[in-house]
Amino acid sequence: MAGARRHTLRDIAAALNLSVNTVSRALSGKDGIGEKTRARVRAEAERVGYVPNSVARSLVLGSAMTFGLVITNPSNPFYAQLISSIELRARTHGYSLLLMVTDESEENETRAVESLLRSSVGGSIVVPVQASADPWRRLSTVGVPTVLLNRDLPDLGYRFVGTDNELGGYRATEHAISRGARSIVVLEEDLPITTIADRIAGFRRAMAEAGLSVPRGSIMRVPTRRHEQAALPWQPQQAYQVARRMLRRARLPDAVVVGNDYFALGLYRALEVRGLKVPDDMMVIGYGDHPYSAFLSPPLTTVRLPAEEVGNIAVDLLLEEIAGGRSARPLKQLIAPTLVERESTDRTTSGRTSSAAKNDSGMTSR
Amino acid sequence: MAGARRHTLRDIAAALNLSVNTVSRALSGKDGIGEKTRARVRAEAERVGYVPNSVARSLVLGSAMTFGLVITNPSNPFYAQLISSIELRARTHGYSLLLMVTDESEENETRAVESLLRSSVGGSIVVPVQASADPWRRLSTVGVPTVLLNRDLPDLGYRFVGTDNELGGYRATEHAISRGARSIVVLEEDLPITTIADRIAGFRRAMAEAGLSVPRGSIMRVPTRRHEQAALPWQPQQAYQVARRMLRRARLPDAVVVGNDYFALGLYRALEVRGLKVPDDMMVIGYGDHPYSAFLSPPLTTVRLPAEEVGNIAVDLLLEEIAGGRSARPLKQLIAPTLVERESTDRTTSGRTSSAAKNDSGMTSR
DNA sequence: GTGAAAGCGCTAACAT
DNA sequence: ATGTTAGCGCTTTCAC
Repeated sequence: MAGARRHTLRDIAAALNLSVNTVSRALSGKDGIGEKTRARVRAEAERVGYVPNSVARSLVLGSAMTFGLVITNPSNPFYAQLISSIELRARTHGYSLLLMVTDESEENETRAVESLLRSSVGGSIVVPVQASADPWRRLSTVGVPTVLLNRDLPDLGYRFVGTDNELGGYRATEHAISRGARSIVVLEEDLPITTIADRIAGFRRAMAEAGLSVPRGSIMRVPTRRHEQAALPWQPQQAYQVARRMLRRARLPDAVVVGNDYFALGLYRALEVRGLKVPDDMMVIGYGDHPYSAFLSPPLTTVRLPAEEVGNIAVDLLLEEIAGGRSARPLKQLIAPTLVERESTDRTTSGRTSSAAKNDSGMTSR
Repeated sequence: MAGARRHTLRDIAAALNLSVNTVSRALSGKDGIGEKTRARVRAEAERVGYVPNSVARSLVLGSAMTFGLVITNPSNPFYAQLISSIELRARTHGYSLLLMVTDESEENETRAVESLLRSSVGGSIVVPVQASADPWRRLSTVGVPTVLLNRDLPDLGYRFVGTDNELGGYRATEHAISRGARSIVVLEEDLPITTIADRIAGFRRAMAEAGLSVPRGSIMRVPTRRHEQAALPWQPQQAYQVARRMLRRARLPDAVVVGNDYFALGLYRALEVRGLKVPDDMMVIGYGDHPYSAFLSPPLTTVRLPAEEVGNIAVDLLLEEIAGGRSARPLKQLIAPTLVERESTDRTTSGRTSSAAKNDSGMTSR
């Protein structure tokens, strides 16, 4: 790799017999510059292939045109979509993305904050592990604008945008009830985060409103190992184990509301092994609308998450925070997810598979 | 957000009656510093919560402790895993990650290069769109060490690491043949990239070695829209359409080798609608080993990709390139994928579903 | 072992 | 409309 020294403002200034300052202002579109000089400068910059040094710029300005994006796990398709939409919108506004992965580890969060501070990011968008708010306090102390994504830490008073998981849990449950379910079980991951707690709260609200009881054992937990560099967010196999245990009960539920579509896979398998049919013997409602879910047998009713919208709003909130103006928009935003009805809760067409799936996502070395 | 000005070397120097220089060297572990002074400096730095300004450092050094990672689509689970492993290994070596998404667009590539140059990244890891090598030439011109990931551009002479897709296609096909298939069809995306071409080459080699013919129409293409900000990498629905067309043929193949597990979904659906059984009427071999695939009915035989290994090697290659030493390791590395045999190619147990799935990945607002 | 000075490439303030 | 000066925070000579 050759080392052709990069051109600087000084080079252009020298070539044109101008001062560095003039060149700088000509290029950055400031006024108080003759149109002819501006044209000359632009031409010369173009000619030599001038690339502004944003490191130098950042040093002067005290902050970089960079956003830190801190995510727990990019292999969670919801976060993958968030990364895409945030990257695009940030780029549109001239910002680059510094990506950090925490893998649900608080220690990694602390390191991430260090890194954000060192790099003088212009702002950060963070999915906190929610083990503690502490790692993130430094950001406000030092004045780094920060938006929390998908998991709030109310103590911090930061702006926040996420999915309305309480509503998601509610809608999933309400739908099952509307389809005739009376006894419903929840299958959730065993992780102390608000997204899960919210979904369960929504479940309880729906049950209460329908006058249905929630006996002990209605909330089943699938074990998770935190702090584990897991390429994959959820283990259907673990859900399978828990589901098998549930299916040994004397009285089986009419429906199971699962915390993510992956768990639905494990449940499907457990039901199949027991010779039980979805939805006739048991309805299944997923969460997340994984692209595969429309193609399962039977296609899975699930809750679709507003990934793109959440991502866009996160960037917008951050930009507003940076601009400093009190925004019209509320500081905390919950975006409603939508229920996607498919055959796993449809007892009328039971037995037949149909439904034309529209969405999708996957994995190949492409 | 308060604006407590960050402490600098100068602050520490002043507090201790030392020169900036001394403080710098004390903190950066250089020698030629008294052990007592070093201790004093460290203590003071600790006390005031000193965070080094890496922007200033980068300006002096001419390059940042940052790697650019350019990816076509983070929602492709293979790339999501790559992001995770690369981020971790880069971080281990003190590097941050600047993430850029190209969405298969050459225009975005050009912008990405601009951005990499502006930020003075220490190196970059790139999945090229493969529309042209041009955007990437500038990196070598300016001396930015670059490693190509998963898709090579041989003209550039850059280091490269990726999956051995020729071998993947070969193994998938060979497996189908070993299970009795004579007439095999390939279902691939319609994108002019080497990964796909390589898989098809592997398919042809396996067929040739077995003395089987590859008549016209054996390679079926699923249309793709490039340059489209697709949150999801593949459309099973598109594959479904193409598969339906294929199933109208007079003579059906014994097996279909698909380019990614998502297409297998569409194919499964098409077969189901036609009343055909997998594997008895037709075998299906996927590619990518998506976590869902073990849980399909029947579980999908597929090719597992060495994502973590590829990611780690990419970083290692880049570090070697930066170090400048001629490495022991070859400059171009192809990692072999492995075949995962499941029931979609197993005619002996046909009808029954079993197999304990182990892996996984998914989507929920967690 | 420590300090003084210069400079990385840029922007901002203040001339002219 | 353009030039001059200073300085962002750090590392690197080169003195002492």
